Amino acid sequence: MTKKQRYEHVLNFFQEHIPDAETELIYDNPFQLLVAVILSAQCTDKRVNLTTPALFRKYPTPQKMAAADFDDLFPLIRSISYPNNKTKHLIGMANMLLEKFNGQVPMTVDELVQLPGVGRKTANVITSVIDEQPNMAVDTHVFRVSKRIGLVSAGASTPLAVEKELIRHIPEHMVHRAHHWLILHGRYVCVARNPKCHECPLTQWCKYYETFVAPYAGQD
DNA sequence: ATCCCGAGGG
DNA sequence: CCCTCTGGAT
Repeated sequence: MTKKQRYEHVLNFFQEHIPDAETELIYDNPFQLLVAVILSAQCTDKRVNLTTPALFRKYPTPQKMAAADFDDLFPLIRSISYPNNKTKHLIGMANMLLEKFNGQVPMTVDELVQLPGVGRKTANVITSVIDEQPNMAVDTHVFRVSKRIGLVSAGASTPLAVEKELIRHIPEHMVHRAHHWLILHGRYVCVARNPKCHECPLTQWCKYYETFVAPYAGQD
């Protein structure tokens, strides 16, 4: 099967079977989304949404957050993973917004990744969600699923390499939805350990299934 | 026990 | 490339 056919089958399947409503981060401006995405590393969106209302109430703007005291901000995000790092990142990020970006959230990946706590994945989320740029944020799910089902070559060993391959093959207007579908599929079916291949309708096009599951079918 | 839509530093 | 950070849900 050609790579082109593989993409057609997979994207078509996602379009028909995966709903695109799910728990998502709550925000009402770019600054709030940036904060929420920084907080979301290794943490569920649900828990982030539980902490952000109080955080945004106390630090509604980059100006307020830049002036925040570590010991005042920390308790507000104490229940999230890596509260120490994230407190430093938020205050540092807000300061750089003021110093380098005129108090505005920049809207290019190259500028965003300069901010403390903002890596390529976060920058791609911000630019694709806020500005509808056709960027693909490669998190752990997208990385794993893309490789398993053969959307990218097995040799793509970094998130950046996977990102570039996906972008090359997915039509621009589908990038955002494809991102969401890959995440949902990875979260509920194509999970990291013991993927639920028995309930996956993609097995007939899946490299992982072909190599690691099908040859052992019937054995136990 | 193992996993969550990672980033920074060595 | 590796390691560390680090809480909550299941």
